Amino acid sequence: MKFKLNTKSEFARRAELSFPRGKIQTPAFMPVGTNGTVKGMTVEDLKSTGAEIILGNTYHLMLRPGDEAVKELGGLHKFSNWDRPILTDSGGFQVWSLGDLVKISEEGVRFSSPYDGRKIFMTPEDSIQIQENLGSDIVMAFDECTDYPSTHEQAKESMELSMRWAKRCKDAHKSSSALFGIVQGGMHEDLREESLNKIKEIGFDGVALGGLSVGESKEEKTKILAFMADKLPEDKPRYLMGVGKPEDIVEAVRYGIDMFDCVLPTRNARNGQLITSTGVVNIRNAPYKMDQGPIDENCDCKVCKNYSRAYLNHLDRTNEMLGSILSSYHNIYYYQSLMRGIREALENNLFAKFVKDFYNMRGLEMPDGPL
RNA sequence: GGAGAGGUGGGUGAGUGGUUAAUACCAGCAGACUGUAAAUCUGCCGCUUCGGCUACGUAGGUUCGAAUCCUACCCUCUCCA
Repeated sequence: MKFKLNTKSEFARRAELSFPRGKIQTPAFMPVGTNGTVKGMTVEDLKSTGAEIILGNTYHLMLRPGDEAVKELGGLHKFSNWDRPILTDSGGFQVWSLGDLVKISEEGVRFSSPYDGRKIFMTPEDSIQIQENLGSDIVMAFDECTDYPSTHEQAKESMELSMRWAKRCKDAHKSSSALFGIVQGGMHEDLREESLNKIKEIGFDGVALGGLSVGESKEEKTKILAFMADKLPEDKPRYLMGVGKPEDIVEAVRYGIDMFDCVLPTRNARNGQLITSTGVVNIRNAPYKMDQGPIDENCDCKVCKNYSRAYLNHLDRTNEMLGSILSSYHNIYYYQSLMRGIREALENNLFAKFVKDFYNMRGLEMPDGPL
């Protein structure tokens, strides 16, 4: 992977990542395709939104159909027909989200398959191997996503385990794919700094911030982003894992983040929430039943051009799958156009104006911070 | 005409003397969702000036107390002629 920094605002950056499978313009949003599919979207649709990279997940694909099976079928790209870069999450997040179903030890993680109950033990080395079997372009280190809230001591212990695992991931990683390390440390600045230094010392192709947007307040998250902003490596991509809402993304870009992923645009689409330039629209609500307007007046996606709010309201109420499909398309399209807007603004030295307009259109006050 | 079954809140449908303004599901009204155990989950869902009031086909009755028991009537469905 090659990293090329294009322009820069105070912290916000416009850059380009090059992979054998294609380029990624950053700041970038990566739709989440956990099971080898961005739910409700064909590869053709996905590409037409402008998505240049998507996620896949170690945990899910290892269980079904199995990473060996995917490998035998020609890798995740061929299997899913997505020929652009794929970032695979390591399964670290599942260690956290599956909670009591997972038992953690120094060596690795034990859990039972929810499908057939078989006991599985996964080490950091296994996670790397699985991601390579999938044919990942960006492999993520296997980490433990620190719980929120957590005491300094708990966060320290968790972070140190993640750092030992990070070293093992680095040692186990042999392929030409990119490998990203993940900074943990909870809401504790000293631990975040220590973790970042450790990740820098081990040496990764990119730096991810993990353990954010797990229940903390907006202020706490901003505090960590602000604290990290001038310490993150200049010459490597920075990835804020699992974030977020449009306003979270815009804010994080201000603090120098290059890459994002989040299930929100697709999950919320399936749950009837459409994301627009002026805020969210709960399309299943009564006022939209007879609303002939588009989802978003300012959107030029095919859904906004061809379908009314009334129709999407009807599809949602009747639980028709097309509702999920069209809503997902719009939401992903919105995220991609948001990122395009950010990139263009950075290129043209209009980032400060872009951010102001972004908050104005939503009727929100713009938070203080770098521009 | 005869025999049987049944009528419960917007719908379907539990409940067969008291803790029942009445289970559950659906519909309806809102809300949540951030490296996807999620096409999921949560709350509200008779009226009210918050003291109460009105409710289980209708009208009476029994009882301290009835959606639940009795009587009459009305209506619906099934089967037989």
